[in-house]
Amino acid sequence: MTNPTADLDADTKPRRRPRRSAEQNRAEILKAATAEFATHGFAGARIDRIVKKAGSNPRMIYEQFGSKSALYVATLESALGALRTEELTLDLMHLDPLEGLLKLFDFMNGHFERNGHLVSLLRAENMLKARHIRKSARIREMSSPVLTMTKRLLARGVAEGRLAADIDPLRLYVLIAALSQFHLANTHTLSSEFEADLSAPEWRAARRADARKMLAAYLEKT
Amino acid sequence: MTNPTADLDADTKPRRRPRRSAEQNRAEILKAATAEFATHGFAGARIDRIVKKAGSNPRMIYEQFGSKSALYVATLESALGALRTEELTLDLMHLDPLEGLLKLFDFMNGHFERNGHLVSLLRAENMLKARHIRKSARIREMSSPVLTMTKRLLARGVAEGRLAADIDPLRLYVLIAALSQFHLANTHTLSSEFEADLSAPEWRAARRADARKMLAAYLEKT
Amino acid sequence: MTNPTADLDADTKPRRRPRRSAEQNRAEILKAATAEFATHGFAGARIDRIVKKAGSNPRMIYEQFGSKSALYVATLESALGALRTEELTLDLMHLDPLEGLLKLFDFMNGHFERNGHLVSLLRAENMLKARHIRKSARIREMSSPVLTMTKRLLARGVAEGRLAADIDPLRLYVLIAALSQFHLANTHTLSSEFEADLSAPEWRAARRADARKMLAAYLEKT
Amino acid sequence: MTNPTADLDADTKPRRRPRRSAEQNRAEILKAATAEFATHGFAGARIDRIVKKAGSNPRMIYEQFGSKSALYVATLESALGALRTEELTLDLMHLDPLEGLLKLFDFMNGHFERNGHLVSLLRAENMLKARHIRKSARIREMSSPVLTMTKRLLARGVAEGRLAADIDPLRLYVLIAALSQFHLANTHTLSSEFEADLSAPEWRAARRADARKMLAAYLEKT
DNA sequence: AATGAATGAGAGTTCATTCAT
DNA sequence: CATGAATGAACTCTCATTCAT
Repeated sequence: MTNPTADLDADTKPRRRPRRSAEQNRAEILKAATAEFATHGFAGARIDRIVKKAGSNPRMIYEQFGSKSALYVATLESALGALRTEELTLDLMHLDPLEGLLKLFDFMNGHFERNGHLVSLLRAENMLKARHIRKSARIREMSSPVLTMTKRLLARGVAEGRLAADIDPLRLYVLIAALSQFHLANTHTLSSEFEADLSAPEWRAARRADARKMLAAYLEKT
Repeated sequence: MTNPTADLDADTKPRRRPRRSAEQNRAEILKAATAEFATHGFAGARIDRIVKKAGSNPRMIYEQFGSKSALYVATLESALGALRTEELTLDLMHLDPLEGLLKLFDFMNGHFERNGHLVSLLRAENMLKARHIRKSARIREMSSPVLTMTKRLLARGVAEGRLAADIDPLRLYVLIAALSQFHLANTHTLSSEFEADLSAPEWRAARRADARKMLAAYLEKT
Repeated sequence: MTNPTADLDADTKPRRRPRRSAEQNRAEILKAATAEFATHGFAGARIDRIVKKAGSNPRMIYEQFGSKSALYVATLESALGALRTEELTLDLMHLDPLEGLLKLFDFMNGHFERNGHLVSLLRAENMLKARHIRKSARIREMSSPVLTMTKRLLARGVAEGRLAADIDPLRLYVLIAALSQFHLANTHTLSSEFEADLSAPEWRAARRADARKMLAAYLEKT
Repeated sequence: MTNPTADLDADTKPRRRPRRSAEQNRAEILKAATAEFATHGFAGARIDRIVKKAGSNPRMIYEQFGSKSALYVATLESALGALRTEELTLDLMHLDPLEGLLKLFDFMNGHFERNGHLVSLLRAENMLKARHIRKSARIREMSSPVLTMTKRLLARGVAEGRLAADIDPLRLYVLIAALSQFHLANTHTLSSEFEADLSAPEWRAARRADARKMLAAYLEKT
């Protein structure tokens, strides 16, 4: 007998499930949907699987979000919102410019490694030509503070004569993003091609160190 | 016989298109499928659209390829095969090691910029956890010669005392790939986020020059 | 005073609407449901819309009526009940037979023109093969007094030699009903077909006069 | 040879169903849909039932018609088209005006009695406020020739001094339609209310005779 | 007494795939 | 060899109804 107190327990009646608040339900659905869209993309995602994973039912999704598309946008908003929130806690401006930019890389690399679903959602969104990101007012409002940080650190570094001049902030940002994300977005094909496990922590750590060196070598005035 | 002149007048029935060879049909379907899978991913791709674009009919696809999955694999094989074929024409070994590695970057960057559908197919395949690449014998056989090239150039450069030691060839390859592909795979989200057109030729040229500098700075012994 | 504390703490909990009696609630729901069933029929009617229109909530409907079907039957009972009630106030027996039958037509025509939802509910009920009317004890009990009135007026008119003999009361009743209702039940298709507005008061008045003439011509002994 | 009896009994293999032409299929679907929409109205009609009745499958409906709405419109177009086609074969103009108008009534009464589904479709369409009839170009183009016939017969009858003057053709048409259709559209509620079978052929014949008399009495100059 | 979130069966519609011609 | 009509399972979304508060 696995649970001898079952008889005493008030839950002998088969209740469908304990009632949760609308908020809780919304959160559960969003979580399940994030995993589903990250794993299968928009077209491959299945409402039924989300429902099951969230312990909810199809009607609730449509009550709370309105449509599969809207739910997908909500996962994007949520994942990008979390990134923006963390970005705002970065305190790089008091640092040495080179150190600041390397910390920025560390942050981005770390955030994406910790949040694989964000990488996957961005992949899915690029497959859809960023259609939804472009339409979401909430996402457009949450513009990243990182480009500005990059700009300021670069300017200070150049002014202090310690960083190479003529580096465009946006292009630098894209290079940093490339060094932070590419290996994550392409883990599977690369691991397969080279018969190595690129998701292993050691591999990632070594690669991060290399990328950091590459970035430093580029930035430092020579 | 209802129509005794049928033999004399073969075209009374309106045929929509001139009869093509099986080879031609296969090629048309593959081309249409490549575009479709690149644009919509595996789950989002529609057999009907491929049929229409190829001017063919559903039965032909199943005759020639067997299933949607098999057709998808064929597009991957075809696009990766073209890459491998071009790679084999690379003649880097007679070059100076640094120059050779930079040429390798130029090649990769160029190939991916010219073959956007390959970038998209790799994105789709990563979404599917490289399931098909791993299963395709043909793809596993076509292993890239590039890692070996990288290894040799690196070794020679180190031996000649001109390149930094302690650089792992595979990790270097992944860094080069990152600098070659990331901006292409993420054009849409980046363009949207920064309200810039990252697909513009000028933007791409400037970014490539930056990436090249970054790579050179990293490789050169300091 | 029903609630001595009402003055002290009437509104701590934010109630959206003043509390209504069960009776009031029932009446509001019935009104909203009548409109909904008349507009959309049984299958097309939506509980949610009724709830919203009535300013109530779904549970109340099931508390008060039991089911969508039962609510639908209640609207039928209510609308037919109103008709029967008005019929009982008709005082035709002291009139000249022809005049009495014309007054009966006037009444029916008027009642249906004033109560469009009754016409619509009868349409909906015929679509359902009168399934509910047949099952409702209340409706079967409220048998119309009109057929009896028709019978008596006809009999007197024939006896007095002023109305045509051999007119069957039920068939006469159906003819009168046709002249009273058809143009209302078919306003939309007829208006569309003939590009005229058959719901305009003038059109209705002219048609009523014609129908009255037709009825009189038929009834009068020739 | 795997099956030596194949030649003798071609149907031993469980074939899903003999292949029909697209035309035939379309016709089967339309027939089944007409019955379904007539019986249940638009909202109450079920695609699955139509599919089953037509021995077809859901995809075919959407291939051939596009949507439930479009299929519904097609049934309306078909049923009204049949009416218009029969109307065009009416040859009333050589008749005596009164006789012509009575023949017109006979035709309408007969057509509706023979085509109960048309009555039901018109009922369904009025429930939807003639939304679809108004939008269908095909239906608007098939305007009825009957109003013109009515107009001409009336005019001739008045000119010859044999029919009552001051009768509006459109209103006359609506009265004739009422006498032709009302008892059919309301058979169920009337039968239930009066505990009589208004669908019995004898009842219908008697009623038709009455309606004819009523019409004649109205038209004849007195 | 009153609420509205939650339910899951079932709606219309689309899909990859196959069959008869 | 080539066609495209036919298939039915599975998809997204909606509904009348009930439960926990």
